[in-house]
Amino acid sequence: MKTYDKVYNLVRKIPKGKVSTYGQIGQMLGLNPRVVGWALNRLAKVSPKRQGSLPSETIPWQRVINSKGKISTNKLQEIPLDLQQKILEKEGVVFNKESTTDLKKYLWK
DNA sequence: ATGTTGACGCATG
DNA sequence: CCATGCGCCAACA
Repeated sequence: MKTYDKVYNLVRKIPKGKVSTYGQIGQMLGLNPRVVGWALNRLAKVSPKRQGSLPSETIPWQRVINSKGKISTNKLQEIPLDLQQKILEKEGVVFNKESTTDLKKYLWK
């Protein structure tokens, strides 16, 4: 069981309409937040590159955001700009003008 | 074994 | 609020 498998298994448990953070996932698994980011980043490379369609069906990678409630994939070229936010909004997560969401309200506990 | 690479986070100025 | 700095560590070459 690789470390990234643990990350994926836990991410799979985040319910639709809720979000988690790299720090939270890391804390639950006893891992550094960076490792969590590394594991999810790996998905973008391993999965088929058809129009930015990562395995969001099987692994809801989009539900993991940073501790400030903002999207962290916008600096990656593998993922289209604002794709993550759009998927989350479709799931019911609301973002404000500054592309920030209220963790108090949507953070998975 | 060794060096590099990050979807991070927190402290500090 | 913005900018650095640094600890952190799995995976990979």
